[in-house]
Amino acid sequence: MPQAIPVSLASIKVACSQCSLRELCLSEGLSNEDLQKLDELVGARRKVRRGQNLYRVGDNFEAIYAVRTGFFKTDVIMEDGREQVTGFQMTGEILGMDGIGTEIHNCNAVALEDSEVCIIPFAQLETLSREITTLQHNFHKVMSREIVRDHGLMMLLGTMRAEERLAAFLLNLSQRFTARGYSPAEFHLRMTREEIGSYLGLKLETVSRAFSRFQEEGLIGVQQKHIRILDIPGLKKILSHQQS
Amino acid sequence: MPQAIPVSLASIKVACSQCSLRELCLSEGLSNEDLQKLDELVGARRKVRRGQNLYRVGDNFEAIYAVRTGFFKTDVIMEDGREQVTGFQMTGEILGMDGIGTEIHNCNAVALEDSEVCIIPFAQLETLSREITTLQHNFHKVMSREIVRDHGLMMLLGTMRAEERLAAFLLNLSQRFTARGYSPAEFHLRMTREEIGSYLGLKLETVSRAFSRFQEEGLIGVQQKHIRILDIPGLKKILSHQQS
DNA sequence: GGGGTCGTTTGATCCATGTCAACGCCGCTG
DNA sequence: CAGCGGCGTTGACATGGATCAAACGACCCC
Repeated sequence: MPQAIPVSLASIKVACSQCSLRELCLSEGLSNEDLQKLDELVGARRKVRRGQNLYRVGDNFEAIYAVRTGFFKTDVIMEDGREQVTGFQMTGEILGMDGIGTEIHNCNAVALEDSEVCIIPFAQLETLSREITTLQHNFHKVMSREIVRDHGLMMLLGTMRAEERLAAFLLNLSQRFTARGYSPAEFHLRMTREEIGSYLGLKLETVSRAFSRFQEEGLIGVQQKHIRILDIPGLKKILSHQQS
Repeated sequence: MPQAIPVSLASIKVACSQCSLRELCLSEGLSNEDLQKLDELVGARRKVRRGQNLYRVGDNFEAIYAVRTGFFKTDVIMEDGREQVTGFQMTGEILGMDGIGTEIHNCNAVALEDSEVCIIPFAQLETLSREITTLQHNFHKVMSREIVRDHGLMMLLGTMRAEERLAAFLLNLSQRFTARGYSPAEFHLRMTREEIGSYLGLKLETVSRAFSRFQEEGLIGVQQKHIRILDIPGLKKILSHQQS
């Protein structure tokens, strides 16, 4: 491993060009030269403590954010207080694209653990992506994937039964942790049962019962927020409705 | 009504610059010069007959489409056959953005009546939007609005009761028809009860019963697919959970 | 170490929506 | 005009998940 040059260490830490999340983020496939331009754009970072909002409904939209470390949820809230969690974002994922259309954020983003994001000023991103074709295309892909992800969640909310929803949720988390180099079989949930329930369109009691059932059936081990997945094929079978 | 100039009539019909949907589509706010460039890009149109697919899951992604006339649904289908309708698209709305991320379409688009779309080759759209800032921004807005729309649907699917869902659906249709210069109070549904149900995460019988209930309560008039909205505030009240 | 709080688990019961079934309406076709 | 098929409506009943309630466990602060 090459030696760090002391004087530039701070800037290295910030740079996209040095970021371990490159292949997950906007910088995939960029030349070194273009990476450097992106580095300039993504200068600032921001720490968000557990429980704090990165942004709220109604905030002016100025930037999108890449999760550098930590874990977020996004949600929308109805006048009568009902909450729908629309997503959980982990390292390397992009937040804030909801604000582009109206110039105002349309959902809330809350850190579920102490986190840090890269701030990507949106006007400048548009400018730079007029210059760098690959960056432009990467950004379009990120938005498109968000749409496809949302369609998957609609399928889940519209047609799946409680245990199918939870199985899909666990398999999705497992796969995303794997993609980040963590264990596919063992992880800590950063969110409460209630937040999982809101995301899946279920009440927290139903989520809890489904966890217990999966544990009884030997599919997973549960201890509070610590999850151990014991039988991935078994979970997949539940999803494909082979059960019963 | 001005007389048409025979020789150029066909080309006039095709052009974005002459299109009555400008303010709904990608061309909003473009200069005449830029509109002309967009016209060149959007040369081809395509007719899709009722029941036919505009594209299917797995088709190569090459273009997005603007609905010129007609009415579409998009859906995703699970291996076991369960269908989730992810949206209904009417005049001026954009279809196909699900394909950008993977270069392959991730949902099906089906015409619910004889329809016509403008074909917007995506690679060329990216090229042109590097040149025309406003076009670039319009496209980003369209994608962002799609994401926000999806979040609204998640809220509906995750937290609302059957009658709330149907009220939201009717109000949304009414508003979109209004924006297109049609009556806000009277319209024909192009989709079956089953398709409405799939979209709203309900069974067709539940949709039918909710329609009947609304009719009994004097909120709407229903005759098959013909809907007359009689009490918009009443429907809004159901949405805001004032009922019971 | 004790007490409080928050999150979770589990049980008992209820209810909204799903399921199953019959029938009716409408438009199409022969 | 008759018959047929697709779609919609309505009723009776079943059930998955919600609701209400109690107790437990982990963690934090004093």
